Formats: sequence, structure tokens, C-alpha cells
Amino acid sequence: MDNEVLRQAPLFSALDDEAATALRGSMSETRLRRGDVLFHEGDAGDRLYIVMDGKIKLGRTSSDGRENLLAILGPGQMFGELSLFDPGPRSATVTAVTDASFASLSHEDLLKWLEGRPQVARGLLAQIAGRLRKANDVNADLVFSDVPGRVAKALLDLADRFGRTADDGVHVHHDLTQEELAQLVGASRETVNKALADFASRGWLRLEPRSVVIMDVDRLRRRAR
Amino acid sequence: MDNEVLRQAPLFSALDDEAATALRGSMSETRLRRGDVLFHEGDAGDRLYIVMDGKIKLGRTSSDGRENLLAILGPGQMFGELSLFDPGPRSATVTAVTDASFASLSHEDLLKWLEGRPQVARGLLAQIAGRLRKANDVNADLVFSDVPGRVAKALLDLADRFGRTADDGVHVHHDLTQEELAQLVGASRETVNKALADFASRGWLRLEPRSVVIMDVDRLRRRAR
DNA sequence: TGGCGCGTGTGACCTGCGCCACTGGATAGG
DNA sequence: CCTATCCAGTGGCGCAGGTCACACGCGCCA
Repeated sequence: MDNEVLRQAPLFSALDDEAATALRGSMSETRLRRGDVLFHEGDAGDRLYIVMDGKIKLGRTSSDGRENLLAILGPGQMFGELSLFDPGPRSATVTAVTDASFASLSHEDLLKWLEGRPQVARGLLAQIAGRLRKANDVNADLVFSDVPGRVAKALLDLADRFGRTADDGVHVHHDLTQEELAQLVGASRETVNKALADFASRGWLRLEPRSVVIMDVDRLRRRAR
Repeated sequence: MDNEVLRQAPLFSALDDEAATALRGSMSETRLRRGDVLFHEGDAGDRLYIVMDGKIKLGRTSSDGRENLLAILGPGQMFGELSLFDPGPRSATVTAVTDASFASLSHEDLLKWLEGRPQVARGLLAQIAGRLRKANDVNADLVFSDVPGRVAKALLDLADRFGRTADDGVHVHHDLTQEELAQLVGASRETVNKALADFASRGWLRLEPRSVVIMDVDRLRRRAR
């Protein structure tokens, strides 16, 4: 792992070389293969992770075994921040959606390193605050939007973060099965499939295994709100 | 406002008198009557508020005008913390559910006062982290629970925070109309009414205007999960 | 190379719940 | 005191979406 990769994380993008090197010193690296679980909801643990490569899903399981995804995270994004300030068991299960690697840092080391770097501390808080805002948005969507709307919104979000624009549209290699997509938007696999098929039949997008090509972003965006 | 009232807030309960007095110095007080709005979603503002007395609702309005409540807050609870770390327009509208009074504090004053009081700063972060956890829980409920389940859950939560136990049950003066309760759980007023009526007919609770008496907490709890 | 599992695509139900319509009681304002 | 408004209660209708059932293709391993 070198400083460059670390700087992918918005949080650390502005660090000078000295600071980045110091941080790296106390970080360790982990690798997972698709489907592997990093930790489970309920586990103890106080490490903060930063995705270096690959994608992970953050999910929770209901008492009757059904699953619901809180987020899909990719390179540069972090997770486990909750346990930094609100000690206690992990509130979600983290599973690799593709082969992935992470840098991680103990609560303690992070806080020590953060001392004297109030800018970064601020940034960290802003991230948490942003997450809270986003969680509230998701709530509103669950109440107000129908399933196709939520699917459209999810695709646009994934496109923002993982999409590559080509001349035939925005290629979004989300690496999710439709089942996972369904868990992400809080709907059944079948309904999500039908929504996707409908979008495709309108020419808004093209379906590919574990990915989509969005051909009419505007239409999709209008369907999302 | 005196130091005692301030100490109702868990965040400030452990302050010594000097610290509390210092804090009070930079706080100002506001009063509202039932139905009055403190600020709207989208407004500018960076004050942190603490409810001293009464109850408020934190809500957002969808593009087509429908409303959705994020939380009901009572004495000792605070809001507006988001704008502390994530500057930008207010993300929710705050309305008084009963006559209410608040202490408030500017972003700037708070941060200044917080310097040298890392314990309190930590506590503040823990509150935000807790809110995030809770928001995620609500998401899961919206996905997995039916309306009666969410109503039961909401009642139990309100009971925890505002209930008074008597020998005929737990009296919960929530001060919410059924319409508001419905917005809180993300359902229609009618459906919530029917759920409540059903609970009442089973003898789990008794309905009173803007309040309920829970007579069988256990049953209700079992219905909630 | 044949079978098996996994992801996807699609139709046929069934039902929870949103929306509408109306009633009756309570509260407030002229 | 009468009317207007708000809130609670209840029935009926329609539909979005969950569940079930099944079919197809593709990759993997024995």
C-alpha cells in the first residue's frame, strides 16, 4: 500500500507526505474474496476501515433471517466509524461484493493520530453527519417512492460512484446480483427485476450481468424523483 | 433558565457548576406555541438547540407536499447537531408539538466552549452516532415490519421516553394526533387508526385523546418485533 | 459431458395498505 | 349558542408489490 492509494479517500486527500506516512505506519491491511465476511453484526470491534480496492456491502439481518443492505462502498470510502464514538457491537455485517482489500486502523491509533490534525477530525465528523443525512433521505424514499423509483435512484447513485461514461452510455459495473440490488432498495428480487426490465424496454438502459449501461440518464432521473 | 434544567440533557448532566454557568452565558432561549415552526427544511442556520420543556417534531416534506417525521424530541434532547459538522441548509423542519422552550447556542460558541472539554465533545459525537444507528434501525423497520408493528414500536419508544407508570398501565401523553403518529411511522392516518383500534380491542391499550395507556406492554412488545 | 447450482426473466395469485367517503364528537371563534 | 374546523373512527375499492412457481442459460465440477 502506498500513499497514493490512501489519498483516494477524500478524507486523506489533502495530507502532506509526512502525515500520510505516519498514518500508514499504524494501519494494517486485509484482503477478502467475493462473498467473504469481514465482520458480523453483533461482533465486538473498534477498527475503522477504508476500502482500498473492490466493493463491499454493509447489511443487517432481520430476526427472521431476511437481509437489508444499508450501503455499497467502494475504494476510498470508509466504514466502522460508528464504533469510534459509540462503542458497542458492530451494527452491521460487512461482506465483500468483489474481491477487496482494506486498510484498517484501531480506534486508539486513529484518535492519537488525529490529535493535532483538527482539519482531518472535522472531515471525519462531516462524513458521519453526511451519512446521517443520507440515512434520513433513504427513509423518506422508503415512505414516498415506489419500487421502480427507488431502483432508479439506486442505479443513479451507483452510476455516480462507479460509472464510466462511454459513447453508448454510462457503464455501471455495480457487481451486485439483482437479489442484492433488491435488498438495497428494500424490495423483492422479482419486483426489482420487473422494474429493470421495464426500464430496459423503454430504452433507458441495457442490462448486463452484474452491471447496467444507462443510456438515458435524464429519463431515469425523472423517474427517480 | 437555571443550571438544573440544563442538566436534564444527558450531555450536560455531569458538568460542574462553573462549566454549566459558562455555557449558559452563551445560550439564548426561545419559546414556541403548539404548531409554531422554529425553522424550515432548507433554511440557513447553524444553531444547536436543546429542548428545555415541551415536545417538538422533526420532519421533512416530500416534493409533492406529504410529510414524514424523523423524530419526536422532548426535554433534554437536542437537535440541529448536523449543521455543526456538516454545514449547509437545515435538513428538516422543526415544529412544536406542544408549547415548548429551547436553549440554543451558535456553532461557534459551542465549539469554543467545547475546547478543553473533550469529555463533552465525545458525548456529543456519541449522540450523533446513536442517531445514525437509530436511523438505520428505522430503515430496517420500514422494510421488514408491517404498519401495526411499526405503530407498536413507536408507542413503546414514546412510552420509554414520555411514559409514566401507574397501576392501570403506562400512561403515554405523546401529544401527537393520529395523523402525526402516522407520519412518524410512515403510514396513512386511517391505517394507524385501525391498528390502534385493534390493539385496544385486544385489551393491550386504551386510547385517549393525544395519548394512550398501555395496559399490556409485553404483548405490545411481542407485536412490535 | 451430463448434472447441478446460481442468477435471471416472467406469469398467476393474494393481501396489506393507501385513498376515498362519510359519521360523530370535541373545540374554538364569531 | 350556532357554525366551522379539527380529530377520531370505520367501511369499501383498487392496486402495488410480495410470495409462489416455473423456465432458461451459463459456468463449474465430477
